[in-house]
Amino acid sequence: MTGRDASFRLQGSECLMTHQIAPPMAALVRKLSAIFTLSDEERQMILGLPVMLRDVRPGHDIVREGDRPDKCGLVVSGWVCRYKATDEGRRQIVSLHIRGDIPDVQSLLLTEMDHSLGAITAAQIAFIAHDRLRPVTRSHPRLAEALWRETLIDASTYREWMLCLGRRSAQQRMGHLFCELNARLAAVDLADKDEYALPITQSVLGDALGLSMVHVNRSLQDLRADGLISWSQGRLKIHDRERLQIFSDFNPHYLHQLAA
Amino acid sequence: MTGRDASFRLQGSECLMTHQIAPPMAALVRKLSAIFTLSDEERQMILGLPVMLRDVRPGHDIVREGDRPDKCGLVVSGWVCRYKATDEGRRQIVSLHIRGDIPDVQSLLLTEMDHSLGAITAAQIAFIAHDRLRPVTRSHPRLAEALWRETLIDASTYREWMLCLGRRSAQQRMGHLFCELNARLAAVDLADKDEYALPITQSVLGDALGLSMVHVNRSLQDLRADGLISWSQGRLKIHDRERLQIFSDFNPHYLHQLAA
DNA sequence: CGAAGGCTTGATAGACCTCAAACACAGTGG
DNA sequence: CCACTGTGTTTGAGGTCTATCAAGCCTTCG
Repeated sequence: MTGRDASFRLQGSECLMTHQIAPPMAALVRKLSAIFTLSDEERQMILGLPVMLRDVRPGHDIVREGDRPDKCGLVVSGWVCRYKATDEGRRQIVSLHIRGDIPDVQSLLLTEMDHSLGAITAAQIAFIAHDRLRPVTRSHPRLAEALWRETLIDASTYREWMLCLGRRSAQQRMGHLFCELNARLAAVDLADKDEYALPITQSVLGDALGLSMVHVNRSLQDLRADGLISWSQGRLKIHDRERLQIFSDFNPHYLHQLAA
Repeated sequence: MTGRDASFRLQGSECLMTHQIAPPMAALVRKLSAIFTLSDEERQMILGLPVMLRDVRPGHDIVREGDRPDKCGLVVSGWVCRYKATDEGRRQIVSLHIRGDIPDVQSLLLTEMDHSLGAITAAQIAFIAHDRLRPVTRSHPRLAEALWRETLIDASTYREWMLCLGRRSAQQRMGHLFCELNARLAAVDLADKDEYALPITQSVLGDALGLSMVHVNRSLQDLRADGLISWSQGRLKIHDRERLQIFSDFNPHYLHQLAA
């Protein structure tokens, strides 16, 4: 799927529904704890929220621009992306989401979606009704703050991506993204040293980096030829993290993670 | 100043300090009211916050990447920008701020700045100490929500800019920004029909659009030649808003403004 | 075995950048 | 009053990066 290809619009959001009082919220607790100290009561408050689990098929949308959701989705497994498209059908992925992310808390405060949310791989999403979540944030300001903080970190990540899109070369953008994913996946134990599963196509990567698929392929070859990375069978390996970080001008500070 | 020029780093943040119990907060009240219904008590709460007014000279920084501010700044007058730079000194402006904006509420929740805040023109900033603001957001969840909402709208704007940077042509990006500024300035009565003061240089515009100064100049000529805009003596006129919006693929929805 | 999706390569075009110089204008000091 | 300076805008020429178009290849899967 190239930037110009509008085929991604055509797919519906078929999904399998299941109801469950689930441990998926543990991922959220874990994530929030990583940046914020939660009390036991607050922890229980979150774990007690009723959720609805849904499986979304790869390539299908979870929410679409213009929708007015009445629930927030938490990524339990799989890869999810936020994206927008121009009227000519050129797509830009603005963020990638993995286990523990709540890519649309914003729907709690902004009624209408200004972007879409799609599953890149098969994904499992835990939905929490706004009606359940809002009372919690109102009565527990610190929990609201924790979520607010999450959205601020998202915004910080946007800023860094903007710097990449506006001022860095194709190779640097790519290396930068690989570094970012490494850091974020490591934070939820999805990276093994400097190696992780990256189950996306080069075309999707192009949509995230603002590049054509062909150019992604060639830039990738540059990085491989420089011995910085390898990527095959859906696994990405960073051979020399130090060097890749310097080359890509990557500084993890914008992720606002606590020291690991 | 081109994207590659690092001279902007060299300027300190000299400023003139004045203390005042001020009406500048009225700008904030007005802004929050535009997207959120405030009760009288909440309104008073905001107006009662002690602020410190500061004049910042054009080109000087208000806060810098790495700083750990203990206060938030509200723009009272002038033009302010958020920016980041690569290690090669290429600068990317990630947002522009005008009267009523609080570009760094985030410092309330994220201790260290991941970007800098600079004055483009002479600007007046009203600072509110975190120690004063935090108790208010903790005791008045709806006020916290109003501010949270502001930050979410910022994030939405980032997403749209990312779409511009990644997938739109230089001319479209430029037209898009002119449309956005028109809408935002109009919301605070700083635009007269489709005309407004735009006191920035082409170089700054390039830093915002991810373009070189030379290319900004040429793209500008294209827009002028097409009869879409004119820009002289610091005033920008949109001659045919409808056509400019279509050309630039501008849809004000991402600004989440209430219907005017 | 054929079809489909993803990856790779080649050739060509165009968008945008860099370097360099000229121009316009306001402010300054002699 | 006029040269002079500084800042911002404009123009030209040439080069690089990235896109587009088109085709071939490889793997998976029915």
